[in-house]
Amino acid sequence: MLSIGELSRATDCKVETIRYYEKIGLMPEPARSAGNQRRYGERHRDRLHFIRHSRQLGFSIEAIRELLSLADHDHQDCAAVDALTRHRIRSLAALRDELDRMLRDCAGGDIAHCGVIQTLADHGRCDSEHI
Amino acid sequence: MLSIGELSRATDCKVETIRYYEKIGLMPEPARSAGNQRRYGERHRDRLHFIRHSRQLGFSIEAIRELLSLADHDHQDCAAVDALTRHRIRSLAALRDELDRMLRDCAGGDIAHCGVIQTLADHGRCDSEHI
DNA sequence: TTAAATAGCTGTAGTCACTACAGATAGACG
DNA sequence: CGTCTATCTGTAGTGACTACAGCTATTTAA
Repeated sequence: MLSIGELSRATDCKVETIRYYEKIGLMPEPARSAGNQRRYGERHRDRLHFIRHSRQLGFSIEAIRELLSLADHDHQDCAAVDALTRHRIRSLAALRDELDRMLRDCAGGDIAHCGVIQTLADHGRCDSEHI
Repeated sequence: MLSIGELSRATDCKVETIRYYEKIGLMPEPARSAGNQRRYGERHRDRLHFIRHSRQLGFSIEAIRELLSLADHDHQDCAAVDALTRHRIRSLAALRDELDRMLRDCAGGDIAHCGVIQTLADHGRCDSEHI
């Protein structure tokens, strides 16, 4: 059984954030010690890993709620997970490509000729809708 | 001279957001009509384009403040702009690659064998630090 | 020209996903 | 046993908006 601090260290997630996830119903309420402190098991740790990893990949809490409910019913097919993730990839790829293009344009040196500044200033040169 | 609504349509930025940028000092205070309504010129429109474009690329307000101050002093070199943008690209590229890898792993079908779910659940399989 | 409709004004409060803090209690260690 | 660190609850603050209330300005149609 892990205390909240141990779980925090195990998942690299702040204690306050763990309590926040519990409050919004993303993490289930754990058992309590005699003195009312939270005590977690392996399932809690796995679920929190899942949540933190998903957050680091830019999924919203609501998207994670959906992913978790899919993971809970593992007899369903993963078309929904696939759709969510592909959507996320499309956004990020567009963003990355735009930034790449900007940097390629920037030859360095005088900022008056800096492609990055030019691109940021001039919406017309942008070919994607990014995020 | 543009009203705030016209500027909003020209830059695809909500009226409230324009007033918010003014309040936090990211946009300069514009001229006012006899009846106290905001009136904008080309310079305002260009600056707002710059800001919105930068936001869409994921720069924070503070990063944009820095970019703008660099753009205002165009005799300096663009090493700082370059550094900010390269940093942003690195984050996004890592994120994109991670998601790509996850989707490649996902062969479709039963969620119990879905690579996406596996990866999200298992931090150990992740080789980048993403964002 | 005037009435109605639309746009704009200020200021405050709400959103999301945390993060920080205050003041009290629990548990570990010498 | 005392002290120190961890945890408890609840509230308030953050960034980057977004929405709303209650009022005034401007535009358009009759």
